[in-house]
Amino acid sequence: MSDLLERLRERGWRMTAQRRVVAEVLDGEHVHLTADEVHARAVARLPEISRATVYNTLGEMVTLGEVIEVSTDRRAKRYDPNAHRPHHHLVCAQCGAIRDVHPSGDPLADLPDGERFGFTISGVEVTYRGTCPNCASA
Amino acid sequence: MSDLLERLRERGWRMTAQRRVVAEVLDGEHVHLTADEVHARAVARLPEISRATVYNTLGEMVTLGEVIEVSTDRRAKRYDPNAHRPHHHLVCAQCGAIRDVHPSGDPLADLPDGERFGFTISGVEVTYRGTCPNCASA
DNA sequence: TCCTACGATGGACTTTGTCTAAGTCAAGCA
DNA sequence: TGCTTGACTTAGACAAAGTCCATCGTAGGA
Repeated sequence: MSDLLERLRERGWRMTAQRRVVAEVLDGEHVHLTADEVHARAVARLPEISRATVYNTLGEMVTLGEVIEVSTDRRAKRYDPNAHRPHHHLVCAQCGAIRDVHPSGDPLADLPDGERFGFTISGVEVTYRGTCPNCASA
Repeated sequence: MSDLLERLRERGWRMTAQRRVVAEVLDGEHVHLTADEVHARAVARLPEISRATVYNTLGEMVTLGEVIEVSTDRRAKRYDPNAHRPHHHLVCAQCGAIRDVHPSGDPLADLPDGERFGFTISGVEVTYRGTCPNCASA
């Protein structure tokens, strides 16, 4: 069930209870949790896990490319375990809900050379903003 | 010279020395300053201006749509006085430099209805990431 | 000129994240 | 199975960015 754990183990990660719990939390719910939310859920399973460990572990998973960091608002970063299919995000301006979306088209191709200012471009993020059905009806 | 000040006055803004200074700082340099950088430059002209006032004033200008808030990284928000021509941003992953860019194509049109999840979409931000010529040669 | 409501102040507070020194433990090895 | 070792974890201090609030000051109308 836990593909994430499998992949991490294959990369020679030292497996500890803390890391297992963090990976399971992320893998279990396919929503975009903040570091604090991950910590809260991890504490429920392993009460003595510390905030620093959650931050460290999330950071390592991001470095390994297994998890994507998303900062859609000015608040906390969110962590997206869906690092395998490229996608962008749709954010509700009211409640902050995030959905993964897969637009057609390639934004990279839309940036003419004359607008690149000599940069070597390595990636692009697209964030759609709007109001979700829940907030719209409220 | 200060279009920004003009527009704010027309909207019935009560004009104070502090607000004038903040508007002038933003209007004067067409770069993307952080709130702290705005504060530092404002202090140079009006030594007793407080951080809270700078935050308040920037927030009001954002609300009025005269200035755009940009959070390209996990650090401080940046303020972009170029709110009149729609544009996106190109960010250097090393030094954090930001350039305004104008891609062709319309990302909104690239999001099929089936990927909108009932959201009412109000806008889209595109952030290109890469390495600027300076950092590449270093 | 005087009044008054709107704006400014500064300092405490909150949130999010990082760092560090000391303790703990997973995993290889005998 | 029992050492050893260095990677991992911990708690708490610290830092950066931003918000809040009670109080004071002042822009602009009467």
